[in-house]
Amino acid sequence: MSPINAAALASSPTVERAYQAIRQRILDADWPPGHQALEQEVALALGMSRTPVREALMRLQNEGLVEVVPRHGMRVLPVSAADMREIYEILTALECMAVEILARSRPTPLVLKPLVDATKLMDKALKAGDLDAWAAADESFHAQLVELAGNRQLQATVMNYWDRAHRARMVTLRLRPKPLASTQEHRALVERLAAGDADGAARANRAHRQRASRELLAIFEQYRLVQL
Amino acid sequence: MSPINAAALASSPTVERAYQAIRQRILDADWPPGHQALEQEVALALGMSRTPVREALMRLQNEGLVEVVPRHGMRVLPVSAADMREIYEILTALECMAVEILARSRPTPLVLKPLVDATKLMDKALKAGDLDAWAAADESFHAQLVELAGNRQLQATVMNYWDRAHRARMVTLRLRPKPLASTQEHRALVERLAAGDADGAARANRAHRQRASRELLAIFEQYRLVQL
DNA sequence: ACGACAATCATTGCATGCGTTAACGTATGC
DNA sequence: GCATACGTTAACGCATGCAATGATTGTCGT
Repeated sequence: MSPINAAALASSPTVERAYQAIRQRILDADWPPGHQALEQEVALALGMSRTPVREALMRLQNEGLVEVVPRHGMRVLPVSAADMREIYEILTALECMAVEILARSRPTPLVLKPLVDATKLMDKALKAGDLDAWAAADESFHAQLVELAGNRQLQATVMNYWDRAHRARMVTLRLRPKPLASTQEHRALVERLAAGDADGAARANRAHRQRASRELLAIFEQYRLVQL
Repeated sequence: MSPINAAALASSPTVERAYQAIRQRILDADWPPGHQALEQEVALALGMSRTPVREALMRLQNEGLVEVVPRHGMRVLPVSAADMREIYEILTALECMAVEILARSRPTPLVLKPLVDATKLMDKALKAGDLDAWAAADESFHAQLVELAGNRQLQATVMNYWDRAHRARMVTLRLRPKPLASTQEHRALVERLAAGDADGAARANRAHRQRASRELLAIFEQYRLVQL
């Protein structure tokens, strides 16, 4: 994180700091699934009172990252294979819709450039064997995709579910064969988008998502990754 | 509301009472779009302190019903034509996915019975000229649909967006021609579901949603329903 | 020895308190 | 007469306080 952001974060409202701090710990698996902590403990750890912690936890509960059980504080929610299936179904549906909308808007190459760039980055990361960079570029590609569709609420919802899946993706990242197909599939998708072919683009994305989903769920079951 | 529920509500946690009370006022347009109230005023009106009101407002803000502006309290969000377009795009995508999942599960007639019943109710309400009953039956149909798909998270998200669209639907209910097509379209959808025809069912639902969406947006523009 | 019951104590839900700060009104200068 | 600057006010963000409640542990009875 850049110093500017760090400074901005330090001076932002306490609730925001609480939210970001807890979220970060969860996404980085610093607090692994199943981790429990009382409101008071969290407040102490973050150097603030219980009030902003409570508000942040409510938000995180809404977003599906934690569960708040009355006398046992917060508990970081595990992501089960069943959850992942549900999440991927939702992401497939929403992303395909985004792709269709984008294709119908007849995007110029300039508009699609971020997608092309992200794909190139994925390629480069893969060749360098940097899986983290690959994952980041992949996330960037999909984030750009939903942003370009122009539906803010759809974007927000996709981001939310993407967050929920993040940890599971990170776990499986090194357990699966190199994601060679993804880059090619992204290219095919961008090509359909450039052609303004809404149906073709939606099909391409759906195929991409379904393959990724199948692979991930297979790994989950193979490794018995029933997270807690 | 039944006396039992009313009693249960009265004794439920204060935050829950706040949430339900405010939400109800908004959905019933008791507090119309644009309505503003300070935290203190709301707390006074509901006979509680600011704390639970704040928590309820946070939740309602997440759900897209209100906006909380620091020195101006809460403000009931208007639903613009643009918002409705976004919401309907999301609902179309998610419901089509639900329909596909349901169709692929090869549902028995018994499983589909709630859908058939809801359709019959719509028919009856329409013949009786009871538009409110028709709307309720329609909502029930779509609620059953996503529930039967078995994806809880998808269900929750759909419900949330359905809530956001509720007020707009109620406004347009009496401004539009009688919703004759809907019942027939529902029947066609159920028929495809019973046949286990995932593609056909998805197409049927997509057509249904797109027609409904077009009609509603047309009315919005015709009556210049730029809500506040 | 095991189960039920009671007492204790920690945790939470909500109320209240307080300092900060943004909005509004007024006054002054141009 | 208008704009700008300053003072006043009150709403909010967060901290703290307090009573209710349920989990836990220990004891007693069987």
